[in-house]
Amino acid sequence: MSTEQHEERRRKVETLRERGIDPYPVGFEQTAEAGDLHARFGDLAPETSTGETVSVAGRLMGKRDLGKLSFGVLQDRSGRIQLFADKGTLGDELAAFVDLDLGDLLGVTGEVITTKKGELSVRVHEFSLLAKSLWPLPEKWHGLADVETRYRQRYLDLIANEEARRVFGVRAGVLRGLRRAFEDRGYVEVETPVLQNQAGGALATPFLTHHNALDIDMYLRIALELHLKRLIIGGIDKVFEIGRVFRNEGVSPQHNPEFTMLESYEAYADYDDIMALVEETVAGVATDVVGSTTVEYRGRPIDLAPPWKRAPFMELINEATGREWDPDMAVDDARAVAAELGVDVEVGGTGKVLEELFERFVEPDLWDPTFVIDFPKEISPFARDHRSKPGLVERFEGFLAGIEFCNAFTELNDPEEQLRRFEVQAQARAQGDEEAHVTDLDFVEAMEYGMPPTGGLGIGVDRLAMLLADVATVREVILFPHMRPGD
RNA sequence: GGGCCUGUAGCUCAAUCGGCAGAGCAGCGGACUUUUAAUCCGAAGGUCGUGGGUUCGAUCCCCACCGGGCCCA
Repeated sequence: MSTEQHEERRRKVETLRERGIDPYPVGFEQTAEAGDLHARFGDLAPETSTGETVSVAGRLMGKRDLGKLSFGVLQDRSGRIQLFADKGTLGDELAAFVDLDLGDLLGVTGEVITTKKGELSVRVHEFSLLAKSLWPLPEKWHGLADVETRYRQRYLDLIANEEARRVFGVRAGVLRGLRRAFEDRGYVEVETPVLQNQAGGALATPFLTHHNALDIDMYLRIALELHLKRLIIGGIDKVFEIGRVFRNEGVSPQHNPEFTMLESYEAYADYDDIMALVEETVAGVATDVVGSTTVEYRGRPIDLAPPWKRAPFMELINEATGREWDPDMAVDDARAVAAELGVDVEVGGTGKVLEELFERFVEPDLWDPTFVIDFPKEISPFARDHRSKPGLVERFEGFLAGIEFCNAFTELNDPEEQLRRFEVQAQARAQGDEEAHVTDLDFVEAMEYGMPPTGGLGIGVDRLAMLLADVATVREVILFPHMRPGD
């Protein structure tokens, strides 16, 4: 692809080379960033000369030529600083400055001054092209708006849109805050395999790939769960991993085929301990990233200060549907009543029906931070039987603004029960539920050596970032979201 | 998978109930030593997503396909 402006800039590159100037030189000694300069010299009177010489580097984002004087706008990672280039200082070199194009990367050395209007600037004494840009930038005022281009050419989004830089700053802050919170509690960070012989630890469809040398099919992981529990068995009593998982399902405002999970396991803890950990951690991350435990999402406030509401799964469904449900009721009865409510469920048992009802009637209204507790056993093959409620397990999911962002259990550690759970899953699979779990006998064997009672947690990092960044889709917090191949 | 919306200059967007496709920004030429989306003058820039069809004539109507978005399953 080529255009007039592209040709024009390529000609400039040739001209520079003919004059012995490398349009792509090595390095530059940067001594200051735009943000530092504004912080240090923010309050100077107009027409101040500081006597301070700095070297700044960045991308030329604006230029206003006034004959024997030219103003530039240099953008670096910390912000923007005005460049003041005048004939009196630069002489004939001013022409070369004026000849620069928007988008060019520059290194500039000069004195920190303020202009007649009081704008903090670097008076250009020397400048050099650090890399020529051959394409025109997106429009300077409206930025880059086309969603498809923003995702496919994320670098343009980041160059042109302050908002994009803010959002990914929030995401980085979420990752940093989570990692620090777990490290501060004595958790050990580990890395476990992405390529697996069977994909387990969650109810989801995996991606299939192939190992050529071994000539075997392999799966990309759908969860971190089963490896981390093996480490709990191995005596790493507090362990966590932040890693990419892959689920072979549709894309939506809340789903990307690959996304980032944080999973943590703590020996001798239970799900009540984990709830306390989650509410404290999320409130702490929000304070770090947004500066407050009250955040705004889509125009509505959310108060993240602990303690959060605890609401039993079965009670929520009973309230929302106006019926009395029981996790041990016959599946045909459950399906029939659900059908009356407009929810048709054709696979799985009563637990599956309850899950569908929950997603349909309860989830969207869970705006304030809420732990939904005590889920049906059938849809929770790795959670321990509830200590007092039959048919249920000690599991909770955390919700904010109607979005599920975490899932946790008092972990099942009885190997015989684990085997029975796998057998139930195998039956469901045989009956056509493709998301039912495959039996993992190696994991059962590990558990037979003795797994301590454990509290486990999974956090959807992308969703938490989305909530704290106040954006509507998960694609906005994933730098390169999944896209069909373009042309 | 179904429904609705969408694709026009490098970017942001118009318009055409079927009759030579328009603006701002960016770029090019010119003026300007204090601009802040600088301003002023001038000349350019388009396979209207792709391929078919209808028509004297299609960017517009019809069909298929490709990409994107939203809602639903």
